[in-house]
Amino acid sequence: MPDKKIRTRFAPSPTGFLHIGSLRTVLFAHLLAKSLGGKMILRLDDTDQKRYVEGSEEKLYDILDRLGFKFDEGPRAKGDYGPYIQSQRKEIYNKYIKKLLDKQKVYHCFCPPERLQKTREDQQTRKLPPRYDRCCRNLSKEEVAKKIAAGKKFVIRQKMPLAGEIIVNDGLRGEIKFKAGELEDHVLIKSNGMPTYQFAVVIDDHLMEISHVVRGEEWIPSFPKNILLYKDFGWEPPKFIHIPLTLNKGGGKLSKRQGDVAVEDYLEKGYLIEALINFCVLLGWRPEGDNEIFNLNELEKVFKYKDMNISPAIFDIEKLDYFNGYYIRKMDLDKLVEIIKPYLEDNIKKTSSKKKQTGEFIKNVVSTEQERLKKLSEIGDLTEFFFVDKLNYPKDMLLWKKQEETDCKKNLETIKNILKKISKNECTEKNIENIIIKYLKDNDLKIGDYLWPARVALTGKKQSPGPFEVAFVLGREESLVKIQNAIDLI
RNA sequence: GGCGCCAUCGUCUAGUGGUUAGGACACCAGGUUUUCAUCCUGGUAACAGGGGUUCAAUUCCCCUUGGCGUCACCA
Repeated sequence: MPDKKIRTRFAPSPTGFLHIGSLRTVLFAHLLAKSLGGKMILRLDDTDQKRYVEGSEEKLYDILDRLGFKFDEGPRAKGDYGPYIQSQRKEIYNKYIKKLLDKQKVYHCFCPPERLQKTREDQQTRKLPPRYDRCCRNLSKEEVAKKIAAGKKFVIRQKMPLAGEIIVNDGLRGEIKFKAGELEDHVLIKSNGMPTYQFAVVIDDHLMEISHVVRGEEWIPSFPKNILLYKDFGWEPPKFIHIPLTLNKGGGKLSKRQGDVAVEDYLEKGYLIEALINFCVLLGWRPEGDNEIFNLNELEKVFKYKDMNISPAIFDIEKLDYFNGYYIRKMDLDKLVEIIKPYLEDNIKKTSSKKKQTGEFIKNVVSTEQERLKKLSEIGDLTEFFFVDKLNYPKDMLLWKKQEETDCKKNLETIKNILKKISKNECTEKNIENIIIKYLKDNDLKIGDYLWPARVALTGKKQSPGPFEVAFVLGREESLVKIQNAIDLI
């Protein structure tokens, strides 16, 4: 049994969507907690009101829920460590900043933004690292009181050690060293009284008894500041695990411009949650055996965070497509029909046939493409031919290899006549296949000479499901019409 | 620019002080009694460079190079 309670958290900002990189962060935080028998906490980091997007919290909770992440505590799940929304914890932060004020670990800074901006620019032109010049660090108590009384705006900054080395410990990378003198006296409380992320995160993680912080690698530069805060309070910091970045194909940052970064977008395109999760977990983690197929449940059992990798990973959509196709193929047909229905709406609108609007027909249609699908959204184009009365294709497409038109026409007639003789009750896919194949074999005829034209006549496409299944789904009558259309075309 | 992180096939990665450097995706070829897809079989393809340490380095150390991150009263 673990001697300490395992608690991890996921602390997103309400930006209106879930970034694909964040998906990886929740995933690993979740797996870490579950694999160690711990709890997973959701906390909303909304200290920046400028960034607030209307209704985004609910959207965020919904998508996390849909993805299968059940939080033990959080804004919805509640818990004993609430509130779980930072903007509702202002008094808590105030209480703790007072402690630091008393300990003289922090100080009031009255420098106006314009001055900061200017010194930063100066430093940059002189090729110095842009950093606050600690102008207000040594203000006397009296001066501070006077300025506050005069109604001057201020922020509260943390006093960084002027010299020495800060050694922090990452769960994957080990020790990372920073020179204390290079750290900035960063802002803890903004002039509007709200805490900065850097302050709130430390207070909350401590108060919520987080044992493992799983976050992106982009936080490493502020890691020593966090640790210093824990020190100032005299608190034991949690274990930090910085997960590597997810890069785009060119090796750059995954951004909106390069395509989809929102998990919602992938879902909308018809990527399955199982595929997304399976793909993401392999970006930075390896199972022990050769098997790469895992669902969330299985992952919770086999995941070990020490098996995680520390080098950045490129988001390779081709492999995601592979997983997606794999999961679509494995999916129960009824379930697939249910989730793919929205993508079929446009096709259904194209037909006036009552039969083609039935669940049974739709199911048969989906069945013909299940093994070909990489994304749910492809179903529309792939199956349009099932829904239109008149197919549109060039005459030459009917010709198999170097087939003569007259032969093609003759062969289509043959297929038509065979199909005509099959009674309505016997018109199953297997029967159609057996009867036609038997005829061709008995008469020593080449399969391609007959099946290719028949298939094109039924689908109007170079690539499609086979003629037997299409004929079956379409039904005898419509199939005969379409073959006749092809004959007339030649 | 300062600081920091990272470095095995195109991509995700396994791996060890001595290996035919393994797997998956992608790609190519062949097969699975019509196309595509599926499925099966096979194939091409990698230890960034330079110094050490060592009998021996892809593996350990250092440097270089490259990639990325970060330098806000944003998270």
